[in-house]
Amino acid sequence: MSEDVSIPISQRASVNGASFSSDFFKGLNPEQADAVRSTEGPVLVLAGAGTGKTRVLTTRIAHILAQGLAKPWEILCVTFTNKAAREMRERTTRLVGPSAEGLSNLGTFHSIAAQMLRRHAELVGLKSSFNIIDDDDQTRLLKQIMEARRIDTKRFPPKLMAHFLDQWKNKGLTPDKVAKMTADEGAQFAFNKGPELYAEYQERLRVLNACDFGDLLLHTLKILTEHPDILEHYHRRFKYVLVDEYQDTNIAQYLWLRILTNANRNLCCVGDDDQSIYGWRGAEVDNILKFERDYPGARVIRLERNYRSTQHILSAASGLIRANSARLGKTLFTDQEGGEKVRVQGLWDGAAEAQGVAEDIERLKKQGRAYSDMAVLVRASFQMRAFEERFLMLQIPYVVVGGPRFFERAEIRDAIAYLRLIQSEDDDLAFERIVNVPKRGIGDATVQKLLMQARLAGQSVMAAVRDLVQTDELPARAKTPLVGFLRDYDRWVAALKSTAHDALLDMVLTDSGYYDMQRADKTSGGTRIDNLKEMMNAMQDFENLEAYLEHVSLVMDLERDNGENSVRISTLHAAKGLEFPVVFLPGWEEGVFPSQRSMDENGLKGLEEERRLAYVGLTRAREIARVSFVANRQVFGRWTSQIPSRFIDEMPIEHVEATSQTGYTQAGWQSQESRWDRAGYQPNHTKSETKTEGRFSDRLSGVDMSRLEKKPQPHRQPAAKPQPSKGLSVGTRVFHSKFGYGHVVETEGNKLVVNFDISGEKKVIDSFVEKA
DNA sequence: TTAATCCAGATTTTT
DNA sequence: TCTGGATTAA
Repeated sequence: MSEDVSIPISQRASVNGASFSSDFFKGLNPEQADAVRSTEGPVLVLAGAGTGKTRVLTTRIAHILAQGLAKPWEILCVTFTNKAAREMRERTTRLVGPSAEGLSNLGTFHSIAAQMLRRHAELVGLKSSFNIIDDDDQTRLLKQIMEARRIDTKRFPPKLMAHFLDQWKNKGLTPDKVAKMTADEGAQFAFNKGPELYAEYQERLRVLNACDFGDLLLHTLKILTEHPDILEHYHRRFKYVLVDEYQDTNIAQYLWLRILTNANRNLCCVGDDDQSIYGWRGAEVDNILKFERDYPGARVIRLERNYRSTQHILSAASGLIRANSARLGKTLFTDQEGGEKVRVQGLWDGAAEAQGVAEDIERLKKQGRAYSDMAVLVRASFQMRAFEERFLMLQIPYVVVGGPRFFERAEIRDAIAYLRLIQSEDDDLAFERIVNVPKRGIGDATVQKLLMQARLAGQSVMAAVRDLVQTDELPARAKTPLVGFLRDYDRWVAALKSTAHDALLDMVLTDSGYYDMQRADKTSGGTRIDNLKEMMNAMQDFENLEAYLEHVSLVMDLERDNGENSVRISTLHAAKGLEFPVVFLPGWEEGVFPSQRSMDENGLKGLEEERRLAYVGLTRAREIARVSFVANRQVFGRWTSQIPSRFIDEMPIEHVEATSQTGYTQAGWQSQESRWDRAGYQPNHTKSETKTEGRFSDRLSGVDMSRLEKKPQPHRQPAAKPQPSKGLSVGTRVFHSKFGYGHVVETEGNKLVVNFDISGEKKVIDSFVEKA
């Protein structure tokens, strides 16, 4: 989110000097200053890409503090990600010094809601020690509920139900409200059992003393609605409310903000409708579009001066986004004249594309650019593979953003489940995860019996186990290991008081035989144990177990790979808020980007969101943006003909420089037309339109489409020119990727076998072998 | 309880 | 084409 120019030293010097507040305004343009200064009443700041959004927010906080308008804890400032929150805190600290530490209400929607909910948990039937479950637990819980009701989980996948559940929660709908929506697709789930399942799910969560992410908001919303005294308290407390990335709020978040800002309307929302790319996750662009209606008398301030990109890049992006209908409209401008035009290149296939990008990278590197100045941004993660392989071959260091995350690793989740169970005995989901990990001879059948018993008795599974062990209802084969498990468990709980929590985990893992199990497993190569050690290290930073668990459930972003000097390969979504001098945007083909599925499922709305994604991609670039597409692409192992994305045509030609090595085939064109037909869309350019003056597609390959022969061409790349893999001999260490460090174990012609130390995975790379 | 086999599904992802 | 989840057999 380093969206703007760094703060001049003169301002940093003005730390904690309330009387120097005017210094904050130095270097701000008039609109930015206006946005900072308008502290009375509701304000919407429409901040285009690269216009200094974060700077406005942080300066605004600094200004409020410096003017003595509020104490640090009287400012509510919400973001979406922990990263954004962290950055906001850091940058505010730079402006106002240590007093920024007191900003206790600066955080993500979820962390702030969790804070509030812990304080009033009993009002919604929870204990304040409640656990926060993730979507894996959510799905498993749903599955249990459905199986207990004898719903065919094959016909009605719990995953799908979980999806509906999320959608309802995003919209702030409670089970009773859903029950009335008979037309709703989710409500009709499994023969209209949607609402029932929802209700039972909520009830089960209450019994488990747990809640999911959506509940954090919904429960607080409920408390605020039903308890005017509490609401009153927060109204008095939050004198100023600031919201980052307002275009990404969903309805629940909207309602939550609404109620919190009702009486006190010093609300400042910052966002950009053109960068709303999370619609599929419940974000409502409408929230930002109707802000003025929601808050009558609101001021709308547009930030249109872009400090990031050159003229050509900005104009290409603006031209593109102009094709969208649902937008408030902004015209970005910059002082940075000229620069390189956006280059669009057509290539034969994915391998050629990766090769082209890699060559460009090496060329730019020779011209003195750092690898970390460059990024490859793709639509979907499967597109990353080709680049990884190529980069590996040429020894270009790279980092993949969004690989398997630390907390999603099985061993970490197991350890957390143990801790959760120790923290709260009611946590059946944690119990289920670890009763038989490592294997204790407690099989599925036994677990099912326990769950059933617990449900019948209306108690938690641990309680049920305690009871059952006293009786003779269980066969000795199941009973003995359970008794052993209980004994261990009780010892751990007792140890919780006397032992540091990281040492406790070590004890748990030793006693339970988890370490032994991992050591016995040769495939992991000891890295799992390293991960666990790493986790214990991290635990030391927390007061107690409870604090740590809160952290992991909400702040799952430990251990980010920080590729110091590496090219970044990332999805477009994950690149939001970042910027790079050089950006490569491969895979701009109809059906890939814009994604066919997105258009099929959401029609025009989906297409417009894809277009915003393209806009986000282009505007990440400071100096160089290079778009590419291919004529042939392998999708799910099948070769398909592609045609360039309509987005390519939508960039104004005068800001684009087109080159093509191969052009594209008539076959591709045709197959795309029929694809459009089937989906009921009108392509932006039809055959007759191809002749339109200045259209990119004309210049592209210099081929008259109508004269190309009809029969499909074989999708073979003319001649693969083998390149020697430079200096990659057996034993060479290859840098970090999402697979971790690795060593070359075998080279043979074009084939390269790499053994990755961290995952234990062996990967064969043969990017030069021709694919028929 | 574990290993072998079959089969649908295969964007984006934070909390 | 590849993969993980579920079913089936041993």
